[in-house]
Amino acid sequence: MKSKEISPFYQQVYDIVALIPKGRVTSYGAIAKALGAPRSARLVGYAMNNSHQFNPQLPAHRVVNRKGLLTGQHHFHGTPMQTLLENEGIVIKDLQIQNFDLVFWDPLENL
DNA sequence: GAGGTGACGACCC
DNA sequence: TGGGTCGCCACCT
Repeated sequence: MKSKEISPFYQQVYDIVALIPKGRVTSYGAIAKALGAPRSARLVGYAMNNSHQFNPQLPAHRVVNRKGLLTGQHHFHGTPMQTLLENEGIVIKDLQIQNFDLVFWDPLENL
């Protein structure tokens, strides 16, 4: 565990996630695509898994899968993603974001 | 050093 | 149109 450096890909993921505006969400695939790796959506999710050790404040709760489903909530320790998102004004029903197309935030648009 | 896994996504049937 | 399977690339054991 002496590797404290973050891969460029990871750094890009963290940067984009950190840019997600409040009350908006994005998908792993969208971030991956923004980085030029639309097929590496899993890597984005994996990056989030390690993000807590690099950027513990990272709003990973604003990142959901392409279906708007709050997957990986079990990885969260403490406040569930649903509560955090609802606190930002996002409506969620059974871990499913309502009006997902309305709250969806495209990183490519911000780039 | 090698294999298996994974916060997903797209393609195929 | 819907369900099932494979692929991606990096991290972890």
